[in-house]
Amino acid sequence: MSNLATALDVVGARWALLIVERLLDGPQRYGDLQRDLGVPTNMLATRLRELEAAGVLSRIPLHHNTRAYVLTERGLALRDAIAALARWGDGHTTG
Amino acid sequence: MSNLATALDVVGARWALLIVERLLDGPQRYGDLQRDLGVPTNMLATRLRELEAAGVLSRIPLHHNTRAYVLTERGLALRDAIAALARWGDGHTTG
DNA sequence: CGTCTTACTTGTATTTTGCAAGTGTCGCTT
DNA sequence: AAGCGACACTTGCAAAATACAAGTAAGACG
Repeated sequence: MSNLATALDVVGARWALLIVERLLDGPQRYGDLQRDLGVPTNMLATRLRELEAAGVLSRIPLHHNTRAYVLTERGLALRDAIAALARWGDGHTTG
Repeated sequence: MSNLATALDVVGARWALLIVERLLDGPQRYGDLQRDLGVPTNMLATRLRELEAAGVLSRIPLHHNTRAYVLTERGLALRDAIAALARWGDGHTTG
């Protein structure tokens, strides 16, 4: 299995990279992600669980029933890949 | 829609980036991609059609019923993004 | 003509995703 | 203490994407 395939196994699922991109701006709560991305709530819950299990992000309790999602070091390491993809997407629409 | 979302609209589907990665090594025929990637044949046909429509690759006739798939300039521009993702996948190595 | 290779298509089962509604917990108000 | 609203999910079901298996078309070769 190639390194690319390994990466896609973790962040290749739908919404995964978009969630990570959003978290690059700092910790976000569940409702924030939901509103900003327009992702279905069950998909968001599933992805957050998977990404946490993969060590990409972690939960941080805030108050009683609120918590924040924050990228781990491994999650932050996706910054370059996300930036490269976004650059490509930009050039794509412009050209 | 963010640039990342735009990019994922084109190359976010399953197998898409793996196909492009394979083509970075040079033109490949249908059977080559199928064997190397282990992708279902109907998915491969669908992806190749989509990627061609998106201007990522193009078909080049070889003989009677054989042709090669080759990346366009736009497809080649994915090299950085793919390399970044592969690097991340490598550093990940199970967690 | 029949056979082989290559590049697909078609049919159907399975998995993933999307939409709508419901659940549980806690703080706040009354 | 009872009711209400906000938040973070879960659950049920429909739609879409994907996987698996088999079939089709077209040309070279004998």
